[in-house]
Amino acid sequence: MFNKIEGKYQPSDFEDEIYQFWSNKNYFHAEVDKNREPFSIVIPPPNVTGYLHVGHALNNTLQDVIIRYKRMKGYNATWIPGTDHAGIATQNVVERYLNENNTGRYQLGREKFVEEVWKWKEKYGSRIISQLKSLGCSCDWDRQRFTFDNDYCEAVTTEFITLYNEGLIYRGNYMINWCPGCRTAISDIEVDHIEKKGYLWEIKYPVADESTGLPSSDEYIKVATTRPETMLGDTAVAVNPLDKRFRHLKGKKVFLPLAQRVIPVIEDDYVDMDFGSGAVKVTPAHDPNDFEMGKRHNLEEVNIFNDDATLNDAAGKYKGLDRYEARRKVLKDLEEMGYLLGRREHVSSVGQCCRCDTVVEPRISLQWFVSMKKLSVPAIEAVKEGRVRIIPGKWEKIYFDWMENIKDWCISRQLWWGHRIPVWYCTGCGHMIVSRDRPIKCPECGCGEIIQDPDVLDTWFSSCLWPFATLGWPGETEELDHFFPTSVLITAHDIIFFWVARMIMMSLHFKNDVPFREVFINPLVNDALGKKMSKSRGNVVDPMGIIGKNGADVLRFTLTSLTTPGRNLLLGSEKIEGTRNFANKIWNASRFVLSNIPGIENDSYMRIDKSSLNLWDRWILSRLNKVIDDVENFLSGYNFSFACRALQDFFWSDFCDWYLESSKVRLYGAAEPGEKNTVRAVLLKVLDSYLKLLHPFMPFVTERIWQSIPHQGESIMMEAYPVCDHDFIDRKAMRQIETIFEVISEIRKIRSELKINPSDRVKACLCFKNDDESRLLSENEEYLFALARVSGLSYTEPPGLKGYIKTTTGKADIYIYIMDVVDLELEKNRITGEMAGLKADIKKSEGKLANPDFMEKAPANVICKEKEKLERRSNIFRTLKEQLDRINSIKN
RNA sequence: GGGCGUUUAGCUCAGUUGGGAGAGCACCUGCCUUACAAGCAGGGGGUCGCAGGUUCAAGCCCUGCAACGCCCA
Repeated sequence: MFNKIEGKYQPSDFEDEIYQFWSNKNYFHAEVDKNREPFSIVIPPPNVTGYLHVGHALNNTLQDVIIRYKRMKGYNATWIPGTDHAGIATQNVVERYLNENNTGRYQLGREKFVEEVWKWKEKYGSRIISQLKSLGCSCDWDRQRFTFDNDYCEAVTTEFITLYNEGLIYRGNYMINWCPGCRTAISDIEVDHIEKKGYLWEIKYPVADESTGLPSSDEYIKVATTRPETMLGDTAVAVNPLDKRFRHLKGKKVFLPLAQRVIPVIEDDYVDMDFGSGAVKVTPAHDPNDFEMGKRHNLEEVNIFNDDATLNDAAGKYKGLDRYEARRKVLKDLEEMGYLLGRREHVSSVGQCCRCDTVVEPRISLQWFVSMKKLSVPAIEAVKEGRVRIIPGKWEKIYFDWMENIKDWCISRQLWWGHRIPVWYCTGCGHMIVSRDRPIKCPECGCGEIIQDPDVLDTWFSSCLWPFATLGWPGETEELDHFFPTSVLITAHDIIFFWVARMIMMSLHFKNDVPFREVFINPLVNDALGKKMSKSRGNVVDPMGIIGKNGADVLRFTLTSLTTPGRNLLLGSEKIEGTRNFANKIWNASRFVLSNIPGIENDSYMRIDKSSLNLWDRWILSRLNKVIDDVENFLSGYNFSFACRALQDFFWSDFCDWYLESSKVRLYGAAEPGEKNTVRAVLLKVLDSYLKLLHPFMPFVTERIWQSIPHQGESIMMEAYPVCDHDFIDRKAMRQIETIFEVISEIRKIRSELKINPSDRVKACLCFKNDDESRLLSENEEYLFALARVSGLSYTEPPGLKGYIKTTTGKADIYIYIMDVVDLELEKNRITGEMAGLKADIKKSEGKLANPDFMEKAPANVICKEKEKLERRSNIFRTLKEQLDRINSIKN
């Protein structure tokens, strides 16, 4: 597909083309194959009309990393994509659009409105899908599903009817959360509680004269409330039965101002004697607690609100006012009539709709509910027994908390866009029929006029079937057989209750098995300051913008490397920049390797002849295999940031800074042709393995480069993932290279501190106490010439030491000839500074070793280490001291 | 009000079972050394939130406190 790689890393030049290539080859698709081990993921379906935000980018990158990794490991891997019809969200979007065009859903009517939504879906439904493709997602597009596909609707109907027949769905008048903005009921978890400053008003409710029902002269109860307008729906005043202050009012009635009604004083434990005045108004139709109290005391429920939170007929002269206008008017009237006793500032928690932020109105209405207790028990068990593992484990606790206190689920929504409830009513006799299809006539009275329940189902009621409905349920398909339960679900913590928990419950109920074996909870993406991204804050990072500027690989690797087990992930431009530099590094290092491999047509160079490897080769191959092992371990634990770190450190530090630099000595020097070929083979081998190792994280650039190096397969994504070959892990080589690095680093450090010009070569002398190490360095001296810019190395102490600076790594004393080059004062300062640090450490070690308790109780290896540490430091200290003395003697 | 989490370098965060405080970015110094200045080499910088306790030994375990954050009511 590609030949040479260009001089500059320019991801936009090749990313789209590569995705097309994969797609045309159908690499993403997995057929059912009973002979192969399956691995499956279902995508958390994004809203069908949504667009890619950075949270999607993270979530889908992680899924792609895993699915590509498993695919390369040989699993029959499928990643099932799709979209959600997203009831309220989509309806709101379309409605806003209609409103902007001077129409609206009520003007259009239900049927026309739904048509409009479908049009919208046709227009925007593929947007997020193509964005996922830009991100590089290797979804099995042949298996793409939409929660409003015909088959999927069948599944939802089956779900409803089955649960209904099992007695787990019921209909009834209960207190629900009503969103006046969306004009529908919403479930408890769709309500966000926000602390808001407001007032607590004290209102005088006069005690009613028992015979006339009119307010008595001066006796009253002081009632405290944050919502005075709801007094129009009050049907009692409640006090605590233990409250002595109100004992005399037992059985009496009070006069409700403004409404001109008389309501009873009741006694209920619920009332907090210390809150407000100790007496509360009771509004059973508009407060969940009052509703419960109303049930206990058999109170009347007076609903004073319309759907849009304006006041209705029951509110008398306040009819038609919005709830907040009504509040002002009520307060004004109360004040004028002398019923308002006072107000004070008060912070209370107000429920808001999680979609439109409108303050929700608790309200009694006729809705459908799922009874959750029974469904939750096996779902709790499944996680307790580890049949579903939630990672990181701390989220399990959150899951259990919610599941153990689960409330019934209100599933009906007063929307037009959604799965219609499969329930029918006879207009003749009112008989209710639960049925998949429209009944021809009423089985009770034979009447043919039948209407369907107008409500639709909560979106989550359909998406909780996702892991099995996408595979064909309620049919019994071979896909279900092969790919279900799915292997892992990757999602964010904000939908553990909405989605994850409900999938587990429904899957256990309908499939008698878990929906997925593992759940990985990815962090939420915040901006660089740790703030939640939101349009109103203006801090939204657009992933498509990043892809356009830096390429998908860079966005992917950045997000993946920031995926720690924490709750949040902070994304700033400097993080992107860091990865871009890394991608550039890979690109340039690859160019270096390629430019040093003349005319290679096949991969024969990659066959490593072990006997011809030198120390550096053995070392880099050890490191390679070690990093292969690390990545394997990190990925299996979903330790994404560690995997990225291991990948980046290996390439940048080990491969580029050390191996690649060392290879120049052999490639450009007087080495034998055979040795040059060995270096080339190792360079290629390491690059080839590394590209494969990195491919799941940065699929495009790895494919692009891989296509340019000698290879046999068609695509890197279909290659086998590297496996750690323990035979290549050579501990001795690692130790020896470490010794060489120490010497080089020490020389570089001294050079830098003494301000020796980088281009100047310096004469040096190395003295090891140990002959083996001395030999090791002499065998590798050409690398020291190149990497530390020394010349004329010798291995015995220079006679007289005149003109030499002495330093040490602890193992080796190093003499550097600096006659006339250096400022001795600088060197003196360096040495004294270093000695001070060493002295403190030495004292600490000596203290430990002199402590009989330590010597007696600490394990032997700890004591041994401590002794070694002390010895090494003492050596260095001694050398520095000698050097300091000499400098002083020169000066004097 | 209940529960959970966080607190480590200027910033963002690692730190597995207790035993030498780490990385990236930022900063400082010197370098265009024939893959890469989107780079190379080197360097400075931390009472590990506070106060106690357990231990020969605490960033890590225990108790209390404080600040911030999240979830639930």
